[in-house]
Amino acid sequence: MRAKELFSPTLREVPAEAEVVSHQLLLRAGFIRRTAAGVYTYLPLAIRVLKKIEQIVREEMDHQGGQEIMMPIIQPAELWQESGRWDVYGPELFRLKDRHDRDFALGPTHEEVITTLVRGEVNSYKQMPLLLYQIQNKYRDERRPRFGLLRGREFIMKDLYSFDRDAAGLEVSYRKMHEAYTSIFKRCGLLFRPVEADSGAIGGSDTHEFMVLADSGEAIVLYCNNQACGYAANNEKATLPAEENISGETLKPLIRAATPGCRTVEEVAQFLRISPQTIIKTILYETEKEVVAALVRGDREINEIKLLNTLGCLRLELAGAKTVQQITGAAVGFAGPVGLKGCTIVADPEVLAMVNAVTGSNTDDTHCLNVNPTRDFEVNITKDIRMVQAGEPCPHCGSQLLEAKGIEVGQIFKLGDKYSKALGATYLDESGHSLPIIMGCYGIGVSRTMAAAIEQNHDNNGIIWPAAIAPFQVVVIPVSTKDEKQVALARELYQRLLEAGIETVIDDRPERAGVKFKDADLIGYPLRITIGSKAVSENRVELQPRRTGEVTLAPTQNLEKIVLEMLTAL
RNA sequence: CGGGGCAUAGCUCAGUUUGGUAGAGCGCACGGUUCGGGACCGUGAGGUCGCACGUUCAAGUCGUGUUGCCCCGACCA
Repeated sequence: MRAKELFSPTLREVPAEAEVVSHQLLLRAGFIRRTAAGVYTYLPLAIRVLKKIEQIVREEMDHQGGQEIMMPIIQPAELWQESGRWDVYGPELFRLKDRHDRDFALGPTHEEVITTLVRGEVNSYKQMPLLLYQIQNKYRDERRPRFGLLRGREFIMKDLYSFDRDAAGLEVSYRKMHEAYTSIFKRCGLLFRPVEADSGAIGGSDTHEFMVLADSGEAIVLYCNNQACGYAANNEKATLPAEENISGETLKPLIRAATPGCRTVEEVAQFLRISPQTIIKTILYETEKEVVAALVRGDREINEIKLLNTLGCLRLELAGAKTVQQITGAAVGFAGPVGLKGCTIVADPEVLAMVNAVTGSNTDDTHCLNVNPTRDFEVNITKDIRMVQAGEPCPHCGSQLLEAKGIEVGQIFKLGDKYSKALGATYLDESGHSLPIIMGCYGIGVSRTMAAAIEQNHDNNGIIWPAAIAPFQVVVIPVSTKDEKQVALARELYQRLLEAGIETVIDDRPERAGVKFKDADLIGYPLRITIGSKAVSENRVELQPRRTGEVTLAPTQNLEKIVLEMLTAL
């Protein structure tokens, strides 16, 4: 490709709309342009990267027995009504009407369509396992699209659905996908980690997320320090070993103490000169059916996902000041479990092990001292409801947990019979019994993977593409386009590299060298070949990998071979 | 959906406080000098100041409304 003809408008300045580095660099390097909030046009360089990623995905899906199909983006409302998700999915579902006033949705995911397809075509255990996938645009009217391609309203996703006769079959399919995903992200040159996760609204039992590790990631991953153990989980999901240490302290009688104006754990701890660890934090929540008081140790954070799962409710919000006043009889900041009525009390197991603790007293400006669970208050539910923090013990082996930030680029779910039951997808087994098909679903955010790769691979000058997904492998830069010898040599080498099957750009623009170098760094070609005057006289060119920036000189004979070797090493 | 901010040339922004005939840098076009890390000089093109209504002799500037975009929180590939 000649840079002169390549449509990749680069920007010198950072566009005001971009906050995160992948968004900034995709705009600056001429990969994307915004069309609407969370909706982007992919320019030629982006398309090349996306196709590379898609190709890797296809190969790994096919390798595991997946078969590619293409389902419609436009889906009739009846399917969603049948599964019950037309009402449940909420405003995130893009809805539209046709000219006959019939309801449709733009597909945010395809369980409905594929399950309907399969229920009509798969009737026997002999037709399974079946793995079907597609790569196409998905539509989700996000509450807040942001971070460029990391969270768009239109994005490219690979979604595969597995159909098996039983849980054992699903287990096999699930493991295949786990393996495929591992290969995919490895081949893309990304540093990633599969972690245990919460299944959220999609439902199902087991689920893993694949996290690309990057400081800008929104998700927090906890992983075991002990490599042999290998435990890793999203912090929403991470669990703890059962609490065992009960303090030998003797129980003291409960008393009340004035704590004027101390609403937060920090304020109370400071005022009473105690450690936050001796305080029981009481937070009130409202669900669609009840008010809940959640108790955790003062230095802990409540994990609202765990709490939501524990309660089995659909909606969970912090209680408003009014509700708090009504339930506790005190202002926000003085709630405590002692004598608390009119709400369900959920406690983290750690709380039950506390002795002579401090809590709010449900009276303004007063706290209770020497509170002891069981003796002073009853708990309705005891369940792990707190965030696990780095430094705490691994639930599997007890070693220390470490923390990293990650971008979720893929997730695999065991769906079980949730959709096959709702949509009536059954098969007959050997004995003629009708059973629901057991399903799994497996997604990869392709466009997000591209952005995540940049989040993980960039420097102050621009993108550093892993060679496997780079839009081009090599850029050939004649330093001066006025020097005909340089240009001639550059063209010759460019041709030879093309013939060797290496994706190469020749920067033949009549620009100064500095401009070309800056653009080469910005776009992130893995390897740069610079052809200056010395190259012409000595027949040696400069090779400079983008990542290291180390310049090596190479003779022009056999350049293809040297380049190929360097690229494999990248 | 709640909270905050922004909207002026292709891009980044000034001008709004105190209403008075539209600005800079970059980019673009042309000419010249340059030429190994975003050169310099000159000339030029380019804007119904997001949109609507209002106040006023006069609105980019003040008021009301509206739309779009961005950021922070609860959801997701």
